[in-house]
Amino acid sequence: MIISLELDSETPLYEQLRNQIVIGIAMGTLAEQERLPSVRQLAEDLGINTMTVNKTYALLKQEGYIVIDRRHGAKVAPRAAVGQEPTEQLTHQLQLIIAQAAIQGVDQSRFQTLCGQIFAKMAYQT
Amino acid sequence: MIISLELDSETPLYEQLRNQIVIGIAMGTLAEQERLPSVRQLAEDLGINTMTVNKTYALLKQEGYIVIDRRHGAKVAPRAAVGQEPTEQLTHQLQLIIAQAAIQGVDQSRFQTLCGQIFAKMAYQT
Amino acid sequence: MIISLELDSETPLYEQLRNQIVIGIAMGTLAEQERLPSVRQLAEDLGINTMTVNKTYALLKQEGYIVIDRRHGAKVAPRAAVGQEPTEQLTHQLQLIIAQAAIQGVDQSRFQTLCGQIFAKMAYQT
Amino acid sequence: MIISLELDSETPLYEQLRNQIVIGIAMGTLAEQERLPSVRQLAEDLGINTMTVNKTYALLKQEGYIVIDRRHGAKVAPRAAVGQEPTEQLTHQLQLIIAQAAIQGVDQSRFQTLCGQIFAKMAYQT
DNA sequence: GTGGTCTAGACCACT
DNA sequence: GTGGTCTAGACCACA
Repeated sequence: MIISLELDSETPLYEQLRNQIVIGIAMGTLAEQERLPSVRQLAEDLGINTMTVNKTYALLKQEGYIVIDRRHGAKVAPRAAVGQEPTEQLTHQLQLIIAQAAIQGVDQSRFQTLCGQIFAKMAYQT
Repeated sequence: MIISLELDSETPLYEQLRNQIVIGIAMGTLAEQERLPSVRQLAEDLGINTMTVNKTYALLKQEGYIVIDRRHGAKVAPRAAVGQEPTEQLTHQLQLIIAQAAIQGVDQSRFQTLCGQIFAKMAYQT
Repeated sequence: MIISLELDSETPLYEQLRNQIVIGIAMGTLAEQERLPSVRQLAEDLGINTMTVNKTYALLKQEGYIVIDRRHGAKVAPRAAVGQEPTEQLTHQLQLIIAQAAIQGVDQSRFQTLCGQIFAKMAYQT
Repeated sequence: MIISLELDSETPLYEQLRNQIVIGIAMGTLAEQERLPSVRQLAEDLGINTMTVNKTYALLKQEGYIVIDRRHGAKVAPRAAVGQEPTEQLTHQLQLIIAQAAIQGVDQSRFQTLCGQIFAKMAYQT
């Protein structure tokens, strides 16, 4: 799995990393139950500090995306049941994106198509 | 237009403010060409520092959502032509949201429905 | 408020600190809405690193005991409504303590009295 | 006696194991003087390392919950005389739990009732 | 001024 | 080997 960080971005490194791992999980690049690289390993590969990776893992764990097994390190969490209702937070985020899209002149059908294309790349989808 | 800020949120005040204004524009609560309150006025109404509002307006201007006229203050920018292609940035943001939704078990049809409902509230949509 | 840390304890510093602050809140030593010392200040007073205090505050915030206001630092969170049901986690912890007490030969009435005495010191209780 | 370990928990395995055995003793699932399974046996049953079980037994012995006889393995220690005073450590733990309960809005009578319910399940109680 | 982030390097607990 | 904790010291974003 390829991870690229922008060191001069506004988004903190640990958050960029978190986002890329979340996408990786959803796209199946990181399979369910698969082991993530060790904190040290990943830190070295990316050329960043172990603490930063540590924070990322702690965050992902807290959000339920991964589980940390004392014996074997971090693994992708088992997937949730399908058919869940969208979170309120997710709805808010989506509303903001759609607002931006609408103002920028992207019409609804184009937007829905885009959603479809992105969903098609997700392995988590049934 | 009602703006509510969470002082104890992770998102900076200026960004919360920016988001709410963007949504306000998209939903038509702030009409095209309509004048925004003055920096001082808005800061006082919200009980925050003028610097914060200033930063918000500067950001909105830079993003093209408003235009700032020295004589008449800030106005909502004229709307873009419809039929535009989604920005790369927007696509990235959407991808992250969809990834999260997929992992949380929200299926595509539910997601698309939600998009439709949100779009329906946008006045900018043709 | 007096905080004492055991540097050679098994419990991590940030957790000891968290516990003492929680007790401080419950006992009213830290009043509702009261400001906590700044991260730097507290770190200096206790002779520990700012990161450690930072982690404590982040934890307390995540657990809902404090709120962090970007403008004025950390404050004690407004108190919850009374009459809540005990958490499952709390029940588990209590079960373990009672098990230990029972084995050590503390009988129920003595234990209940002790609870009463501790509750009497809590300002949060109505 | 059923023991279930959470591999992805924050609490170390040896501590989870210790806790469950303590509760087992208090509830009478493990009777006074009863033999505990051998280290090797228990480790195999639970699918964990023998070192972990070893550590648990050493801890339980040091705390006085079990006695280890070279010939007969580990046994539940004879019960203490009733009417003992609560340990200082136990009082501290209880104080922390009550503090949390109070902040979360659990009132004293509810808490005392809960204690009663838990005590009712303990066989050690007179 | 505040909290948030990051680094480099160290030590410890757990299995 | 793993993740977790801590330090000392630095810089940045926010208000």
